[in-house]
Order: sequence, then C-alpha cells, then structure tokens
Amino acid sequence: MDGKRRTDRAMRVEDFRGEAAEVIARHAELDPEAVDRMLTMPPKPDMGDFAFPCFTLAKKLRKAPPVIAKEIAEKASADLDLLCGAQAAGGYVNLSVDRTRFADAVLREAASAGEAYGTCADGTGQTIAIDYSSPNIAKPFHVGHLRSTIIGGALVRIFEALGYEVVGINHVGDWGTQFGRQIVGLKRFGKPEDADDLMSLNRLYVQFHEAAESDRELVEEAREWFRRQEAGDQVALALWRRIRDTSLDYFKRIYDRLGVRFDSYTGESFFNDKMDVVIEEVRAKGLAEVSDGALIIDLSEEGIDTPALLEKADGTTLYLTRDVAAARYRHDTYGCDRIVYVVASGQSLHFKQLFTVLKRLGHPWAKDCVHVNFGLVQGMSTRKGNVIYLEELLDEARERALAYMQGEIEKRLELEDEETVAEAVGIAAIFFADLSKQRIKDYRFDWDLAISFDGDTGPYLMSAHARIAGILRNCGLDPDPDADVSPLVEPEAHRLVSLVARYPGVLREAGRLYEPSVLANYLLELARGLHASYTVLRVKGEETGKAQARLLLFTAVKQVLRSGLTILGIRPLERM
RNA sequence: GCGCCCGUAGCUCAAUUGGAUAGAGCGCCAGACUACGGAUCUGGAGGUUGGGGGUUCGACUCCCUCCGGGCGCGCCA
Repeated sequence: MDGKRRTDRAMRVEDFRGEAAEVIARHAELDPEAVDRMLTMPPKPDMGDFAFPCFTLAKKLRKAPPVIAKEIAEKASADLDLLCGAQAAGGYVNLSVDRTRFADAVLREAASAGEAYGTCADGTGQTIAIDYSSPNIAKPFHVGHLRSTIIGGALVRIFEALGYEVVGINHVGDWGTQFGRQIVGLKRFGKPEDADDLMSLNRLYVQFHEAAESDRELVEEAREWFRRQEAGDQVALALWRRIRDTSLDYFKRIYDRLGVRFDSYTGESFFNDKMDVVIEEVRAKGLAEVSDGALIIDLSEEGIDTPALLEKADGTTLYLTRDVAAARYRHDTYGCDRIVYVVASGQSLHFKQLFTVLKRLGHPWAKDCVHVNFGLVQGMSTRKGNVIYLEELLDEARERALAYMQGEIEKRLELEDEETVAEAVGIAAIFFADLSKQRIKDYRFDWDLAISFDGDTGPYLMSAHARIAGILRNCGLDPDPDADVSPLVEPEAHRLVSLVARYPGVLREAGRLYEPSVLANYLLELARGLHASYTVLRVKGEETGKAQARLLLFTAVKQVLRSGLTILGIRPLERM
C-alpha cells in the first residue's frame, strides 16, 4: 500500500470523498461520477463517513443487496488509502475515513482559508440581481416587509460567499395614490415642516384615513393630487419628492439597524417614463389584444388562466407593466445572469405572468428569473397591539433581550455595553426565528421561543460563539497553526471535524435552493456538537500537544460559526 | 367554483431531495458540576408522518383521491 500513499502532496478534503467514489466505482464497475452522486451519509457517525446503497445494482447483478454490499466491502477493504475501513451493513457499504488524516486535511484547509473558509468561486463572472424588501413608502414599514428583508439579505450574502457578483435592489413603492393621501393629510391637518418628519407623516396619514371615512371628498382630493403628480405638476412633484426623501431616510436608518444594504433604490417612480416602450413593443409584436377596453396578453397556452393585464381601460399602466420594464432595465444595466425576486407566496401568479410575458417578448434570460417565495408570519405583534411597526418590534426585541439577560442568567459577565448586546440579541432572535424554517411555510412567531438562550434560537448560536471565544481567550496558550492533529481521537472531535468539513457544501446547498434555513439548521448542529464536546475536549490544563490540537479544532469551529452567523445577518459577539 | 401551497411528538421545527430503527429544541420526568462561560450536558416518556389507495427492492418524500388550513383568481401594488 505504501507505493500509492499520497503523502507527497497535501491532501484535500474532497480527496476523501473522491477516493470513496473511485474505490466503489472500481469494484462495482460503475462510473466514479455516478457513484459520487449516489454517496450518502450513514445515519449514525460511528457507522462511517460515507455510505453507498447497493439496491440499484441488485437488478443488474441479479443478487440481493446485502450480498453485493458484502462483496464490494471485501474487495474495497484491501484497496484503501485515505479511507481506513469498508463494512457492509444491510444493503449499504459504509466507508470510514482515516480520522487523523481527515482532521489534518480539514483543519489545515480551514486554517489557511481563515475568514474565507467555506466560500468558493462557483459564481465567478456571474451577476445576480436580488429584489428584496421593496416596501411601500409613505406608509409605515409594516412587519409584512420584514420577512423579505431578512431572507433577501441572507441570500445576498450567501451568493456573495459563493463568488457571485450580487446587486441588491430595493424596488421601493414610491409612486401611487398613497402619496396623494399623504399630501392631503399634510395640507389639511398638518404644518409644512411635518413633511420632514416621518412620525408626523404617519400621524397625518392615519388622520386622513379617519377623516375620509365620513368625508368622501377627501378621497377625491387625494386622487386629484396624484393625477397632478402623474401629469408632471411641479407643486405636486415637489411635495412628493419631499415626502419620499423623508421616508427613504427613515427606511435607510432601519436597514442600517438590521444590517442590510442595497445597491439600488430604483423604485416604481424610476420606471414611470420607461413603460411606453413596453406597451409599444407588446403591440408591435402582436402579443396583445384588447378586452373590455384593457390591453391584455392571453396566457392560456402556457396554462395560466388569468391574462396578463398591461394597460387599464383608462390608458394607465399597472404593476405588471412596471415589472416588465424593471426586469429589462436590470438586465441591460447590470448584465445580470439571474434576477431573483424575494416576495411573498401570495404573488406567485403575478410572477408566473411576468416571467411568461418576458419569454413571449423574446428574452432568453426569462428562464433565469426566479420567484423566491415565502409564507406568512402570524403572531408577530408587540405588547402595544396588533398593528405593529418594525421599529417598535426591534425596540421590543431589545427590551426583552435585556430583561432575559438580567433575569435568567445567574452568572453575570461584565459587559461594556449591555444595550449593544441586547440589540444584537434581539435582532438575532427575530432573524433566526425566520431563517431557521423553510421559507415556503407559514409560521407563528413566539417571543418566548425566539428570545430564549436555550433551544434552537439565534441567541443560543451567539452564546456558542461567545463560549469558544472565551476558551480561546482564557486557555492561556498561543494557538499554533501547525499543530499536530493526531491527539484528536475522541468521537466528539471527529464529529466536529466532519461538521467543519461540511460547511462549504452547506453554503452551496443553501444557494442552490435559495434556502437560508439549510445554513441555519447546520449551524444549530454545529453548536450542539460543540456543547456536547467541550467538557471532553478541554484545552486549559491539558498537555501542550493535546491542547494545541483542540485549539486548532475550536478555532475552525469558531470561524465557521462566525461566518455562518454573519451570513444570516446575526452579529457574532466575542462576549455577551 | 378553479388554481397554487402547507398538514410530521402536546408546542416550534428537521429528515442529506426516493434510502438504514422518522430526528432536534421547548415543555414534562430522572440524573451530572468548585464551572477554559451551567446561557451546559447525559438519559427517559412522547409518532398509524391528516385518512385511504397506488407506484417501487424501499415512500414523510412521487401519483390519485378525500379531509383540514393558507393564499390567489383583469383594470390595487
């Protein structure tokens, strides 16, 4: 066996799986790539690191799967290098890695990549535009917009980690009759300087709606203001611009608090002068027909019963028209290979129509438009009432985090800034409650479940990170990046090494499925693996070789937690 | 009425996309510490995966059907 040992070069983590696939392929007479696709993981770690199911071979070989597994396992056993065992178990061949060499490869790779561990270059040269958050301004930022912001922000960072150029777009709703209402509210009930303060604007907006209940004239007046806006009236536009700026400033402060950034705020108003082209083109290509006075495209051939409505009977355009213009603009401006829309499931039909219309218009990139949909959130209310605004929600999260920290935690740590920690914990609670579930599902938000430091929560993950930080800080050793890993013999250590090794694949999977929960659930597993091991794998007081090996492992775990939490939008603190 | 989506432990969610005995957390019960952060860990109880058919060596996963829930269905966005 010595002749084919790969000690002449550094082993890479993929080499272990590669060898598993090759060995099986050789003895099962299959293509290594096909075998690689079939490899899974055994249900329990002590059964091995890779599993090959023999069931599909049964028909071909006319033998029972357990017999085949036994034959392959026997032949493979004599033919291993990086792997150190092949056992048949039922219809499976289970393969185990040489744990020392595996730990060496994994931890060496994590150490040399540092903060970049887990990232890859899959997306090099490709651009993805992600449309997310996209609230209606001149209305308060309702929690309904929160989910898009949280999921979209996570997807931006996931795709950046995968090497893509990402353009974050906030398609703000900054045009529409709500501005007319806002202007009337301001004119009738407010002072001119109220236009510069969002709280005043909110108050006036509510006041408008209350008054409009009994006075229909107000509604007509609002329509008139919006008509003037659309007609290019300078007075109306100046008011609109002022209200818009006030709102956008406020939104940007909230985004700052949430840690999300946008590359573009080109919203609805931006496309006002870009929709005539769309209508003309649709007409010129003979795609459209007039129905009840409106311009529609029949999509029944594509199995969509509801036609796409592009122009109302009164000649004005619609949501869909604007999205067609926006998609073309984005494609032309950013040269993006993909446009991702992070919008609630309720708009599935709209996006089906949009993508089909783009296809009909002859855009080959229509097939690369994706609606990343998500379900409803229930129960996200504050103590003050049902209709909550995002800022109130964040404040309440911070208060609850602070109360939890002061009430439940017996051993207090000296923190320079408790408020900062509470703010980070509150946001972690809200973000993680959202990101740990498959996005398509509706879910019920529960303060007590989310804010707790025990269980599957954001704060729990933060505490795992802070705990490792504590170990590294207090162990009294300078980490040695070249430490020998052979003392890492415990099953707990191997479990952690395997988890660290999985991280790059987890990011890829999260990106492939547009599913941050893949990452969130993996991080929980990692944190649990850490907590289950840290009494066994002590660093302080151990002899140097063992201590350094464990330190190397913990450093890698900390890096992964840090990276993963940051991608989810949670701040990994050193102390909390 | 039609279309799309969701039903997994008391509760909140997983299950490597068709693989092994369906796993975690919360809650409940029983244990473990002078602790590199107990904000923890180790056990236990708890399941006809909404019901019924089908496909397959194998189904929580795919197909059909029924039940329950959510969302949507041309001049809002």
